Amino acid sequence: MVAMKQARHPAPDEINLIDVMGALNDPLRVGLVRVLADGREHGWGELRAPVAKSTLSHHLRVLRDAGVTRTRQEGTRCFVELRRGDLDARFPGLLDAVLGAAHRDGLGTHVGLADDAPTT
Amino acid sequence: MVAMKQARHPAPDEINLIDVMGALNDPLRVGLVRVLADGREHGWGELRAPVAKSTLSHHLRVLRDAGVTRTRQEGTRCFVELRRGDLDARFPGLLDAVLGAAHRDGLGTHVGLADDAPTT
DNA sequence: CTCAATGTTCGATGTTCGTGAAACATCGAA
DNA sequence: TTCGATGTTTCACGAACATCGAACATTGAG
Repeated sequence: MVAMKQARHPAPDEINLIDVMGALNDPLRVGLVRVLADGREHGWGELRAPVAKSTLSHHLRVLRDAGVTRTRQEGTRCFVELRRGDLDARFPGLLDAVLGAAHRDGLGTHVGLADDAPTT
Repeated sequence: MVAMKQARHPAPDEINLIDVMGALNDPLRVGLVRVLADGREHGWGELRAPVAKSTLSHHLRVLRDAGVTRTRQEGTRCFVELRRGDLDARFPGLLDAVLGAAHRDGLGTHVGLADDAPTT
């Protein structure tokens, strides 16, 4: 389905540290965050990761539930984006620290976008 | 024992993000980090947490293995301190973000120091 | 040497997590 | 309505984790 039973997005002030740490405690999810770090919204189907789609769905849900990402549903497909504003407001510097470290360590490089991803 | 079989402290450049995120993905460990955030060295026995000592030992090991803390052994007792410098060097802003968020959310408040902790 | 103190390690137990296959639900098109 | 596309949920499983009590190892004191 594209409709989720309980696609809860925590309110900005409901985002808690432990959940975020838990969400980022996985190379694949850090990779997803890196991909989304361009600030743009990306189609679910554009995301490329070496796991089954059910697993990808699971990871995206963890990120969503933790308040790291926001998922919007449009018709039969979904678009994901990083909640950078909310995260920066609640944990100033955290996201930058994570992205910086991930970049320097080449963490989550196995996650990417489809070739036909909107580059513009 | 007070002597550990393999008390490995990762070198500054061996500290990796996932391990640190994993180490901080637990209220009790965040609490320990908060207590150690004063920059001073604290005696193992001064640490107060609502868990069995074997559990506390386990958590301190996770923090140590991740490179978050450093444990020094002196005679029959141990002293723990936060590796703030190494962490700040490797993940600028991360520790501050975590400490700030933990403080604002009252996270890890069930961890503390003994009453006779060296306040000076 | 013998003891007490101090942490660590070792099972054991129950929980959470990452994973994939398969079934399912929803939407848009034919 | 019937189909195909798109994600989600369920189920099952092994691995990792948090927790505790008990046994253990090391050190310093008597």
